[in-house]
Amino acid sequence: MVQLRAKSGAVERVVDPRQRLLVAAGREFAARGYEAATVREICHAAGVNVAAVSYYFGDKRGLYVESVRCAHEQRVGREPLPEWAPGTPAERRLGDVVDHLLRRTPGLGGSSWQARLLLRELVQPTAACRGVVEDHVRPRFAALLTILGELSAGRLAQPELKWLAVSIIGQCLLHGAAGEFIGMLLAPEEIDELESPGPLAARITRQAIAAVAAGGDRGQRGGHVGGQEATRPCRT
Amino acid sequence: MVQLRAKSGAVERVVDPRQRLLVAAGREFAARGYEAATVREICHAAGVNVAAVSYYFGDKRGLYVESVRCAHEQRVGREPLPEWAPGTPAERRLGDVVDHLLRRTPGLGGSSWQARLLLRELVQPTAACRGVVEDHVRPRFAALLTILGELSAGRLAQPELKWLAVSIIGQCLLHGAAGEFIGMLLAPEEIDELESPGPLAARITRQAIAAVAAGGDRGQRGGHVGGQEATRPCRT
DNA sequence: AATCGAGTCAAACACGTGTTTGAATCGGGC
DNA sequence: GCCCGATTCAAACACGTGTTTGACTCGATT
Repeated sequence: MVQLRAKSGAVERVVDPRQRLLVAAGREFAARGYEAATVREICHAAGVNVAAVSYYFGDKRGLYVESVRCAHEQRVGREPLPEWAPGTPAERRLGDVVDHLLRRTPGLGGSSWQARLLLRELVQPTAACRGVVEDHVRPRFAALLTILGELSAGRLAQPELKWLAVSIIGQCLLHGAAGEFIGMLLAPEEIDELESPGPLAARITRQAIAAVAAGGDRGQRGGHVGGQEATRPCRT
Repeated sequence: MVQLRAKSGAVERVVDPRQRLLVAAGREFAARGYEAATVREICHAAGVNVAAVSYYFGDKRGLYVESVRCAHEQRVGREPLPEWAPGTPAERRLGDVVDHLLRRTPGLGGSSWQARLLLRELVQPTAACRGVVEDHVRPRFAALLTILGELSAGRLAQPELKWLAVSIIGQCLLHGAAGEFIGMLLAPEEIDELESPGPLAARITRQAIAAVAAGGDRGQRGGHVGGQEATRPCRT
């Protein structure tokens, strides 16, 4: 936590070793995963001695935990949720939140190591990050829920709303996380068009709005879906 | 540990050591990831000697590759895509494909190690699995694309359709993969309701249909979304 | 100038890893 | 009955890992 100390107090050009370690560790952990990343490589990248990790963070896991926290704060914690003038339409606010999620949380476009790091935690949550996720994801979830509630104007029940919110967050995460995977399904020239943040946010928002709008009549067309459950039992 | 091996081809009831290794490896790799999983632990779980992995698969990576392929085939490859009588409505077929995807691909509900394993590959694709994904995911993607094309009846352009297909596949994967994560956002009693395959498939299908239905008028409400791009530049 | 203490460093430690080895085991074919 | 290839096994190997050690540097303090 004692950053920018620069023992002599005079130059402090590059940032202190602790910070460099944090960044290098984030990159390495994101790229290779916790187990595969080696303390030696991290320290080499950070330009510090291996003993520094023990000195500053106790051990490798401590470095990891701190680097995850750092990545998350750097990514989503810095900029708070957008605030709107009273009377801003819910559609607009929804679009803003999606855009916010898409740009901050998963780190689309640029190969953001912060995104990768958090994504790993998503697939296999660590006890350490759980609190971080709780602190930063849930507020977005709550905001989304409020907006969707307004948007639906009572047409959708609470479970439907929650599911929709999960779906939105999930899609934002997906495109940030599995971009490499999605890219395998698309032609190279399509990737740029479909995966850039702007259009992506627009599509996700549009889809959510459509879902809310069509939500009222689920009794009519919802029936036929999943009707095969009885005829084709799931074999494990 | 050596139970009912019957290597001579006479009985061979339990399955050969190769198969047991494959299963144990899948479980272990899924649970801990490639690097963290140890050959010793895998072999112990499979009830075989550590030398067996070298004997049957060459090395750890060979075992991994084969276990991924095995998991995928076991999960999605075994049962082909459903076939429909001519004239089956597109909505119905969409629902079937989603249901198929949801039940086979990610392994919802039961904690399926196959799902976990494939999910890891999704976040960080390995060269080895790329072919497997190509073999098994793309057909589903193509089927989805066809159905959505029919459903939209020309109202949606090809990129929109592809994006929608990606969105559907992504959501199926998400709920299988990040169930643990999603569970952190929901109350325990909500998880059962929102995450069981049947309702989930219904919701995803419904949402897709709504998106197709609302797809025509994107000129009207699509404009406002992402309009903030200029006012709030993305800071990396 | 002498002292102090935070920070750095190369070297070494203990340990767990993937992999190999060579002997032992087993059933079937001559 | 005896050998043969296929398979299994415990033991060991070589190596890379995270971590610790203890001497060393160097500005700040007195």
